[in-house]
Amino acid sequence: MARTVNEKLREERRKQIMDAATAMFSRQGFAESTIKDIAKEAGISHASVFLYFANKEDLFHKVVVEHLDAAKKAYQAELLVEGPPLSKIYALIEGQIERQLKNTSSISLIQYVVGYPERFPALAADLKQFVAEFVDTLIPIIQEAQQLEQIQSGDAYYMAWSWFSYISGIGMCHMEYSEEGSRALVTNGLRIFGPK
Amino acid sequence: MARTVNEKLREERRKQIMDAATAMFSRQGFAESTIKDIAKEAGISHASVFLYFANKEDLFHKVVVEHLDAAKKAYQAELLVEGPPLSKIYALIEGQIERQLKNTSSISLIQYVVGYPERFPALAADLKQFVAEFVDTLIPIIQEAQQLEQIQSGDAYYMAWSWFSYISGIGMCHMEYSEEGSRALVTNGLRIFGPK
Amino acid sequence: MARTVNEKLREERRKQIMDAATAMFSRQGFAESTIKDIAKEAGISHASVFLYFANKEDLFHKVVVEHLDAAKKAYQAELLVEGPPLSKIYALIEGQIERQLKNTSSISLIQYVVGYPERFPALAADLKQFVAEFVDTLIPIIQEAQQLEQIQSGDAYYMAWSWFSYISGIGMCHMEYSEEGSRALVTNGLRIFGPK
Amino acid sequence: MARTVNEKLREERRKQIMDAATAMFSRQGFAESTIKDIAKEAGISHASVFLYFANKEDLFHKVVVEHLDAAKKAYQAELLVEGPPLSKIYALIEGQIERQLKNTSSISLIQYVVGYPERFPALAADLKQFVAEFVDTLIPIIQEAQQLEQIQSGDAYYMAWSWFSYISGIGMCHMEYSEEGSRALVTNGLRIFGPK
DNA sequence: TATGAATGAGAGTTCATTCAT
DNA sequence: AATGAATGAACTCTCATTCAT
Repeated sequence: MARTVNEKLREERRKQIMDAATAMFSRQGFAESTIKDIAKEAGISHASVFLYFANKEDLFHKVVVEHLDAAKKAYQAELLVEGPPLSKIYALIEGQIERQLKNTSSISLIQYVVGYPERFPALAADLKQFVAEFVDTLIPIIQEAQQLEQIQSGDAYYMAWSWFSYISGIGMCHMEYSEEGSRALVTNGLRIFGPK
Repeated sequence: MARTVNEKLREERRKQIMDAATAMFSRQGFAESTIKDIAKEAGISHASVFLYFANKEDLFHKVVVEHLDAAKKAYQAELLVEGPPLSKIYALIEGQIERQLKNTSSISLIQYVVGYPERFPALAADLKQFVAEFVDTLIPIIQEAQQLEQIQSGDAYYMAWSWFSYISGIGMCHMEYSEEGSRALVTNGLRIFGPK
Repeated sequence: MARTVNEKLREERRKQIMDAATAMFSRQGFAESTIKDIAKEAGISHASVFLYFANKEDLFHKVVVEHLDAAKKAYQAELLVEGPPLSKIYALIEGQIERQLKNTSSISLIQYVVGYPERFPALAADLKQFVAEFVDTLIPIIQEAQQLEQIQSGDAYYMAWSWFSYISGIGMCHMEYSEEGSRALVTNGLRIFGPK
Repeated sequence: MARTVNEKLREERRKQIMDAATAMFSRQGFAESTIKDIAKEAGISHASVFLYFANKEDLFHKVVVEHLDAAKKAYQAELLVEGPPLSKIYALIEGQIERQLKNTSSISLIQYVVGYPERFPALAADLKQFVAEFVDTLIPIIQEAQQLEQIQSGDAYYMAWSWFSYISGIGMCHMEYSEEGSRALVTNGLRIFGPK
């Protein structure tokens, strides 16, 4: 019992720190985020951070990985949609754009890894894998849609990358959210696949 | 005369520093780039950097602004192309994609400002202005093309932003350059505008 | 009754901690030994150490004092040997050398006090007293042996100190134990007294 | 010229730091000496220490090695004495005892390496080599003296070690210097070799 | 003009110690 | 009684910036 309570408390504190760190890292990047600031935001002393994470890099790592996992789960859920391949693509597009526009910290976090991969080799590898998996997931769906002549033909690999670039760029640009804007970005993004 | 020679030398040194700084900042970001490393790469002592730039932030500012100016000149040149609006758009697309794929340091530099605008308020303003100008330049061309029914109708503002997102994402993704890939990205990117 | 049991348990825990601390302190000195490591070695939580000792210095103090007491008892026992003074000296020599060679943690512990007496004034005083007592104990035996012309004449005080230096040096040098080496050190050490 | 002046200044500062560090380390050991204190004693800012030494361990290493080198030079000089082997041994004894008694920081420094060799593996190796060299230097002189029947026979290796222990112990014991004491220690120390 | 030397401020990290359970 | 959680103080080391030459 006590065990459970403690573990729960521990998990809560951990989450507090992760949340504070996510905010800090995504806004200021790794180097300009200080443990002190993160701790303050989490409402604890800076020494306590080290009770939950081995060091600053470990914390960053955990934060980024958590983020990638969430993103993966999200797009996988969207692709579970029933129906013809184009419907899946459409669901993906809507979901990812919505998330990018609303969840502002999403890409910011990853940018620092993308921009300086040598600094975070482990994370860079994780990230590479994440992207590869995403592309690999998307390719067969694209090909199916192409065979059904629902979208334009063309190299499915690059089509997936084009989409990934588009959605990454949207996340990076920090546009303000609006229903109208969101719809327009969806419409324009869908065109990358050339729906017929 | 001597004055002129000195000024020339001064300008050369400045450029050396800017180049070194550009490389450093775009690879490692602002915080993880040190004046010492930049100076070493430029072949001078680290104290000398302060003879040419007020401080580290000033140097960063100058580097980013130089970058924005070059990018502006480049896209303006592409839009000078004679012919119907779609040709201009096409020229722009080809040029920007080529540049993003080849000039890898391009976006990296700006990412650090985009990702943490409060840290560099002056630069963030410059950047906002740059994007606004780009969009404002593109909008009338899009509208013209729409009136000529060369491309899909739809809000030109968001179309411009869609394109900007796409091209930004490409820069961020650090894909390796290949003729084939480049062509595919151009084809898929063009579709954002829905050419008829 | 319960009281007695508790006291016994308490004493056991205390001993566990002292043993762990003795090992730690003698290997790594005071500053580089951490309470956490000592506690881990003793199989308890680090907070519990403070239930048995006021603080780290107190623990160190107790450990060193225990050590001095044991050493005192040991040499006193050796001097109880029956027979002429030279026999006592010989018994002492054999015993101390044996202990120094085998009980490697012996001197190590004390070195840290000897080397930095200002840091541990109370211990330094205890240690000074220990040495003084040892010397005072040895002097009359030496003088007796000198009167019996069993050993060389000469200032008994410095003779005692010479022996003490020798035995201290042996402890410090961490030679590996061997029967042969032990015997040689005994023979050579005995010569300090100049046996006839 | 300027070069020479600078180098000289640099060398002076380096020496200031080394001296301060020697004093600090020999009194308080590695762990309890702080860079801040060393810097203060050397009359500079703590950051400046790192202009001359890579880090604290490097400084410690240099200090200890310097010390070993000086000790080696000293005993080598003493063994250059002309005459029969016993004279050399006598010169060595007198010199080493004198140095141990007067140069109080001598052994203290090394104690911290001896006492915790795993902590300073490189230094421990240097130290081991130093001792091995000393012993190897002494052995043939002892053997020569034995052949001339100037001293007792017996394993020269252990005789050298016995002497080394004696002299180490003297250094460790921090006796106050007095002419009389010095002479007594020499006399008693010489007896280790059993002069005839 | 150019630079090596110098430093204060601040970073991450550790650890003895206290406290609530 | 025993412990995990928490923290303040202190440490090593870095770096942008200033200064004397």
